[in-house]
Amino acid sequence: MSTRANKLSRGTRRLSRRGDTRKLLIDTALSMLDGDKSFDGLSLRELTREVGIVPTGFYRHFPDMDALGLALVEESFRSLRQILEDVRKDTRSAERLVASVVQSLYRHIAANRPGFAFIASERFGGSATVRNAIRRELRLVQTELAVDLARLPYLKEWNTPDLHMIASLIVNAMVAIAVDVLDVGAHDQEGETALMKRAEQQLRLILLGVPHWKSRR
Amino acid sequence: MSTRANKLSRGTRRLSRRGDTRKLLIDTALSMLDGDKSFDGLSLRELTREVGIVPTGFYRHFPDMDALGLALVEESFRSLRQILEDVRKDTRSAERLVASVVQSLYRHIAANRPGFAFIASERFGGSATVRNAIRRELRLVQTELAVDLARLPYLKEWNTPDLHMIASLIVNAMVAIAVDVLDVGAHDQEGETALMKRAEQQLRLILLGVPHWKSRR
DNA sequence: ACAGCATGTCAACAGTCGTTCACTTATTTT
DNA sequence: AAAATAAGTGAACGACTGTTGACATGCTGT
Repeated sequence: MSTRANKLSRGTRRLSRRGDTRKLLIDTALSMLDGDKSFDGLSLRELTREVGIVPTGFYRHFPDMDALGLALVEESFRSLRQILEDVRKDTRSAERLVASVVQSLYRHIAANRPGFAFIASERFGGSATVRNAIRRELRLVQTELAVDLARLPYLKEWNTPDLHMIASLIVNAMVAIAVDVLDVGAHDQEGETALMKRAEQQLRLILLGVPHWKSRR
Repeated sequence: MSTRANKLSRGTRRLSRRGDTRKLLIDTALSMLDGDKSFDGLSLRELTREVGIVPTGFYRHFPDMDALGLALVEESFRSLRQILEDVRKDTRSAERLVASVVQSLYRHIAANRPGFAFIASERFGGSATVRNAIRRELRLVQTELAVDLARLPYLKEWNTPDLHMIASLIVNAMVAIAVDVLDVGAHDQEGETALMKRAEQQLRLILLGVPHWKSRR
């Protein structure tokens, strides 16, 4: 009775957010991970604190932190896939394709910064569950790229292993560029465009070697 | 484990490790980070527990965890530099140079696994201090490579920005390969050699494009 | 209208965390 | 031999951690 706490508020949501909380947990986690924290340095309690629910409320949406990690991977890759889809629709020549893919990459990084940061930083770090999930998705992306490459006039007679080799080279180069873009930060407009230009040059350099490739065996 | 409390041991070193403890802290930390843990998920207490000293003993060697992080970076890069030095001594032709650098890379990864794992996983993750230190070192490596490349007959008339562009492409590709090697694990001998072969192909593909490069401007 | 389910709250638990302080002891320097 | 320093110990602190259980409430479909 004498407690300041409002008895009536017991067991009451401060707001009825009906079903949004799961998404909110995901987004908040991503935004917290964007800064100086890694996934296994992120505690359940600070996450729920930030979201505005009580610690135990977390378990209404995920069985444990690992499950959240997997959700983060899924969410983050949704937009990365979008890039490939965009590029795939672009049926112009390979030369223009290079510029196109770089531009698309740039746009998606800007639009989905936390997701990319998450993929980049957890790709080799922390939780085994998360790491493996990311690796699996990335391998999938790489395979899709290999299939796409097979349709280019350049690469008609290339065999499958060689296609995968070049696909992995390209994917890795683009991922590296993406993380570089991420940490020059949103403020440095000039630095960003310089990086994208470098990305374009690197891609072009790779494609330049392609016609002269002779597979051994 | 060896936590049998010994009354006599109060205030006594179990062994007089005179000055080795600092190194032991570094090595132990690296080995713990090799597995499923990230740097900011590593606690001071579990580290000292593993090393076999009491938590407070840590402060005799480092002011805080950040300082340890920097020491880890330094230690890890010592062996990475070794690779470049090895390659630099190798004055054979570029074609043989590719095989040489890949072999050297392979040997050093095997010999210094935890160090490479640390660089890879903390490059984009966790602590800002550590991340920046790694980035700085890596940029240095890249610059050195650019200088070395300038001496190749291929690249005599290339300008500096282009050299840096190709250097970053190569460094990133090799780093990516290194991490792939790291997580196929030491058991999968077959997988490892396959990866190194792919690394060699990718390097060769890049160099194949070089003679046809025309810098714009 | 009412039952059921999804989503929230609160209290409590046993651990772990980083850090301080005062201490002991071994080695090195003087 | 004495003094100084380096490197260890143990106790204690307050804060934070993940997880349990029992309870409350609102939304939805019958």
